[in-house]
Amino acid sequence: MKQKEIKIPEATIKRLSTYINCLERLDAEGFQVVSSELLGESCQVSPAQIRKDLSYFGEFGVRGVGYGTKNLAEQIKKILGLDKIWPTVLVGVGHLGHALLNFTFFREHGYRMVAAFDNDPGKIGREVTTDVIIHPIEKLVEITREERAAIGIITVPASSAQETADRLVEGGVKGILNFAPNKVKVPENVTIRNVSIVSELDNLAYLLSKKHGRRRLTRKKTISRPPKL
Amino acid sequence: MKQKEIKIPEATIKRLSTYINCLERLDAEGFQVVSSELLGESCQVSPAQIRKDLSYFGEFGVRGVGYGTKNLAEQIKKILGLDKIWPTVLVGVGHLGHALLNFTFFREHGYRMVAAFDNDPGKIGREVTTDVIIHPIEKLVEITREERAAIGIITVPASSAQETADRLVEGGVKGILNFAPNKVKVPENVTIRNVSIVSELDNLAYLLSKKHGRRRLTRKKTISRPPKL
DNA sequence: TGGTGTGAACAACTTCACAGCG
DNA sequence: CGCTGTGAAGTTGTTCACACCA
Repeated sequence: MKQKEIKIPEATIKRLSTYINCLERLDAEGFQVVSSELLGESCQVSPAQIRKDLSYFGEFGVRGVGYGTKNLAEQIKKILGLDKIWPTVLVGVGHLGHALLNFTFFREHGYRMVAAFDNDPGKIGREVTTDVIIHPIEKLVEITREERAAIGIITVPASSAQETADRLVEGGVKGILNFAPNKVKVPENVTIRNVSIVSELDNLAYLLSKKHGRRRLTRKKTISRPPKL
Repeated sequence: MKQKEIKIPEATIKRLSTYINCLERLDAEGFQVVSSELLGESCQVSPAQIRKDLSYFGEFGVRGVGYGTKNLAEQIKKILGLDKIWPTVLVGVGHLGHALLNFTFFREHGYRMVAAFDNDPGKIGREVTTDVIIHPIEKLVEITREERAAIGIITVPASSAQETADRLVEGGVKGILNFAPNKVKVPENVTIRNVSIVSELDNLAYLLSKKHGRRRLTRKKTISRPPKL
């Protein structure tokens, strides 16, 4: 095991989250013990990668045997901070916002939605789930602060994403998950993660157009003429 | 400019998509020409990174001047294959599915939703947008094939994600965007992209619990005891 | 002059291969 | 013996710094 402040690859953190998922499935299928090989098979990561990822945080397995399925899931949750509950608010109760509010996964995995906000008067006051009520946008800062929300989720249209982020920061959140397609800026001490659905699709489009060979984009010598401005 | 089959970083492709976005915003703000510096500022990528990314595909700028805003956006779209229209189907019209179907961005960016599917009889036949009608799941393979859909979007619950993927493949799609939290397996010739919303949140949780220093996970010497199995 | 395009240095991440241990 | 844990090697991606050219 390493101690010290070794930098942990961002990619490792991303994978840890998927390991939890796979471990829970394997556990449900009756595996009390899993090898890095089996786990790797199940979540499409190489066994070596899994062992390396885990090694950043400690020794969780037994040599010659494998990992205790339940135990490993538990340990990873601890690593990610999912043993604590993260009070979370959501801004913008359109379809996407609604989808996220109803997402039971959150509740099971350490996040508690404590409030939702929207600027449509028709939605205000409605109860989305037992403990989430839609408040007017004007109360965002106040309620976010009151509830000590640590995380804010932005599901508003692109045009108001930045303003929403500013208010969330004012309300004291420490992290923001932004689903609006344009990136927003936040102060140093706030962590932001942008989820760009369009980017993912564009990625697919690129891979497809490359594979199913439409024209070759990089032709031999013809330099794509620099534009006359 | 490089020709040849040089491997292009996956990360580059991800960024290209965001460049389009920023270019469109800058264009709307009146910049007819942008430097890599300005564009980088706008989408939070280093200027060098932008130039390198573009250099994989050709020469799009004018030295001493910059890039033509509109032209560059156009060129990148071509690179990503967004100059073609991608017929797309969506399976699972819950809140998330609904959100995606209404997402006007798609239409503007090269994707055409040609059909949606759900297994809830109450939803069948409803018209979501002008050209999307909800069909029963049983018709998935048939309609997907008829419409020659190239892309399938999975927004069903985790439990039926794999089955849905199988049918999409049977229907002939070449790429799948999966929003279910568990990864699905597809044949070699089909491209899959998993969007894990929970992973993104977990990422935030990790960064927050590290920064706002709850207990240090990697203590000095104490080895986290390997589990007795 | 000023900003692009790019090889070369650097940094991050992954894979390999094997030592170590139950 | 088998599977973990891990340095070291290899690969992939990013930054630097400067030649080049409108």
